[in-house]
Amino acid sequence: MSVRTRFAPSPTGYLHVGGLRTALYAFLFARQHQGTFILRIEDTDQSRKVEGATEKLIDALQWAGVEFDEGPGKEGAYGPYIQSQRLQIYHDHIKQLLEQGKAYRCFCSAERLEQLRAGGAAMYDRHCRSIRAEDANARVAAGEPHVVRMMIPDEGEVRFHDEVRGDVEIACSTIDDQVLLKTDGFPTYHLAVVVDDHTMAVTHVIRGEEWLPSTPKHILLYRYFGWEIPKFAHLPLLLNPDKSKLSKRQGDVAVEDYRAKGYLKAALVNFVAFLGWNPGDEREIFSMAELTRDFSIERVGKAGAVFNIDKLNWMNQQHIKAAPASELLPLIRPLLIEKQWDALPDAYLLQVIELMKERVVVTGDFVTTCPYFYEDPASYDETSRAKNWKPETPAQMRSLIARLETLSTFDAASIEASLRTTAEEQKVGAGKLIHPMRLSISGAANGPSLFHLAEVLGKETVLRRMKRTLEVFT
RNA sequence: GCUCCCGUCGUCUAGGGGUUAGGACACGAGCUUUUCAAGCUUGCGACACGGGUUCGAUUCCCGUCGGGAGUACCA
Repeated sequence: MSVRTRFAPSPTGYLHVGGLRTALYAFLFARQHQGTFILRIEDTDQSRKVEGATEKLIDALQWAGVEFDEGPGKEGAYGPYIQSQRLQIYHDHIKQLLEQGKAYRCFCSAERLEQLRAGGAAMYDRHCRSIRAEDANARVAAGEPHVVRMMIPDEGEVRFHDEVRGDVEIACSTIDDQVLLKTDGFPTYHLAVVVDDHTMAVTHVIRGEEWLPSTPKHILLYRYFGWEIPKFAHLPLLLNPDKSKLSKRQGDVAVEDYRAKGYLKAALVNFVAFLGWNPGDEREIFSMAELTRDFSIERVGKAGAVFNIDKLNWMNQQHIKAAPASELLPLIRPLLIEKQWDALPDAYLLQVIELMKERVVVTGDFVTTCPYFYEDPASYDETSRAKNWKPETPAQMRSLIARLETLSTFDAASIEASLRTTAEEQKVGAGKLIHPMRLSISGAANGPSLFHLAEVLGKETVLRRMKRTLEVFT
């Protein structure tokens, strides 16, 4: 039987980074087994409907390179892939459970349940279990609102093997008579996952650890239906720095946020993959292809992992350094346009990127940390000016300008030679010219190699800026 | 409260009955350099605790403690 995995998010309006990791693992697992990866939208809570959420989810997933084989807009043989479009299927299965006495109708009001809880009850008191089927049917026929609850055995325990956690066992006496069908006719998560995973022929249920405690309910449902039980793999949670479940309020959780902040998809995917998994050796920088080759569910850890932004930053830096400038350009161009720096030719920007690649953390840094590539300095670093612009500097700069003006080839080597010759002539160290020149052509105290910087800027710009500084600094 | 899960440097982790407990991020120092980064070298830094089992436990077992999740007609 071929492997089929799925990612089944509820459409909340964005893709959570924890969700991205879950999706990634399920995707990688399917890929390496020549299996199928499914996207299913779990929108059974009508009160939490968010407009456009599914599109956003798909968009984020596709951006990250987690491609589903079946799902909304990619109908396979098992659709529809949106739960709100599968109501009839759930009703058919509820009917079956009802007929077989594996579920019962419950007419308890919300108020009664509240009172129960207020009275200290941890679970439903199974009040409606004793209603005879004929009576229940009559009340339903009369239009009385109700839910359908699952009949949990009084005794025994449910055991199952989890692919990451090993054997887990829970006593039935601690399991509540779970609501399967809500008053509004929509299924709860518990009914819908089981029915969908089975009818979509899912072989491996890979999901977050928050589902571990309810897995026995799901196992029981599989048994009630007489279905084969899939393999389960519950992934450790992603944590806030304070070790609670990763949530917004303590930082960004949406994949879209990281994308907007200038993280490369390769870095985010790499980072998130390593939260709970590692290859067993000391390699850390992985492409999607390498992850697909080396990932294994057996090596997934059990403990939750803190989402550490420092490590992500480092990883992003590594991926940016390794990426060809041509791949970075399309990510940076829009940021420049936002700043009205839109008339710059590709060839020029490619050089800028090449020069800046090693000193950048997020793509936005290509713009914000080096505005001097895009316009003449509007101001000059005061500390550097105080330290490096001495009374004798203007004269030295003037002779440097004169020498640079004679250059027919304005490349780093020639510029450097000109500067060093001028320094010798002036009987000063090269540093005495380097720092003022950097300040005058960039306005900044630091940045890429001065000579390469000047080469990229070009002769005309460099000379214009140097002359202008001479005026501004008098 | 109850149920379940988890517990190696601050963080991500490797390892596993006998190791100088390894790597990465972060942090400190040095080298390199025209600056800032990057890079290289280096330092700091961990087996939660208590009992067993054993010649020997960080590793296996039990307990405690700590953390987390679940406990909805949310997923």
